[in-house]
Amino acid sequence: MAQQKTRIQRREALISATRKVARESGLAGTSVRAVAAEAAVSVGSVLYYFPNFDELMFATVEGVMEEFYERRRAISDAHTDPRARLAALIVAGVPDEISSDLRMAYESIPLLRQQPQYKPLHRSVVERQVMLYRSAIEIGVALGDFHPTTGIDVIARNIVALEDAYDMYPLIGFDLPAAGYRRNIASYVQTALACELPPLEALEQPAGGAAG
Amino acid sequence: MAQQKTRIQRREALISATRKVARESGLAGTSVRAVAAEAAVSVGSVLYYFPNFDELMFATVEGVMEEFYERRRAISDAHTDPRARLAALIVAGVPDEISSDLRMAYESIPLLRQQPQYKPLHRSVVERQVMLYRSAIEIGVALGDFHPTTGIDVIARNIVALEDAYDMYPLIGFDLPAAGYRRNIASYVQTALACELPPLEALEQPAGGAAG
DNA sequence: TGCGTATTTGAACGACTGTTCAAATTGTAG
DNA sequence: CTACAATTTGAACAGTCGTTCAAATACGCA
Repeated sequence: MAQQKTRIQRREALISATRKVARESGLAGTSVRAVAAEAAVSVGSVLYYFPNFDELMFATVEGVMEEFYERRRAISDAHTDPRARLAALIVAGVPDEISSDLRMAYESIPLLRQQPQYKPLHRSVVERQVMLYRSAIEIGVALGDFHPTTGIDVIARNIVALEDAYDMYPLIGFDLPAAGYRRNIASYVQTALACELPPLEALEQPAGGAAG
Repeated sequence: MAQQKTRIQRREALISATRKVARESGLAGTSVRAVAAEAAVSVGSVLYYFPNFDELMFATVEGVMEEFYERRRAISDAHTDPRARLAALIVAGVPDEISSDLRMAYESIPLLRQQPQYKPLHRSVVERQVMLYRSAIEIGVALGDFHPTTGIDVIARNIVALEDAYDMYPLIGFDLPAAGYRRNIASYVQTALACELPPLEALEQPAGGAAG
């Protein structure tokens, strides 16, 4: 039974090494040999713990995306007030620097041609994000904070779509400040929900940075 | 001088072949040999007209994206009424079937790591699309059709962002009907501009399909 | 200690990649 | 028709990739 434990640990070490390589070299630059070097093992060992390299890649992307969603959910849970929750989700959802999670998600798009098993991963994360926003909006409606001008499904999905696009822009060379994107989304939310969101500035820049 | 003409024609034939291969096999599956086979020439001929394969790929993606924008601009020009123009842009901007242009755009994201020259391409197309919407909104404001609830830059950029995200979703396995996405965007536009858009149905399904 | 299994190694394989280039072919001007 | 240049060819090269597997090593138990 002890061997089962080390086997899982070995797999996780390899996934961790794959993450690092993918973060630094991109999914396209992630090879068996690069992972083996990063994990300080031989190529044979990598393929000893995974039936093939594709499964290691998939396990890696899967883990990254699940953790991404978990982080989103934790942010949602940390705020009970629906307006604060929306603001926090938006601020964390469009970071100043593109997160490696999102970069990996976008880099995996070309893989979907030959590797359809990635599709449920992406789909699931998007859908669950929509549900996070749906919940927040529903609470706000119940409390009388929000007065949706249209279906809350539409609003929730539009918010996630805005986030997805604005997260992608830095990848394609845009160097506009993410704070502007966040305000664009907040602008939409306030219009669609006929509400006032708390100022995003308080949530941005966890360390210092207030205007003098 | 005649040789200059055929040289350009040869290059265009190779770009055309590259497009077809990329459409059918994806950017990742586009190789010198695949292009050569598609163009019915030898690998040596391909590299005779381009200093290297990267330049052929870049010229191909560049052409596809420029044509994509030109099609957008033509749609914009075809409608003088700002409300009709917005509706037409939205309908054409979120097609039922993912267009090969957009697929190629998203598939090129991973290339940006090693090939930064692609970045201005993407950036430029997005910016010009924002300007198309900006113009339409400005006209509508001047005519008294639109009453923006916030800056028109914000609205125009949000519309393009929504389109970009909703265009990407089919690539990652979503099979929700694009008509729903279009209505989501129209819903946002109507709220943000305090206006009524013409029904999208009339612009959808150029051939038949009206409800009985 | 010794046996047997689990693990690790890395060379080798075949299939691919972009690129090169001598040789063959084609086209054209004199 | 000749001669020269432009073009085309495809084998060959050096590199990468994922995968295999015999051999070597490490480990746990009697």
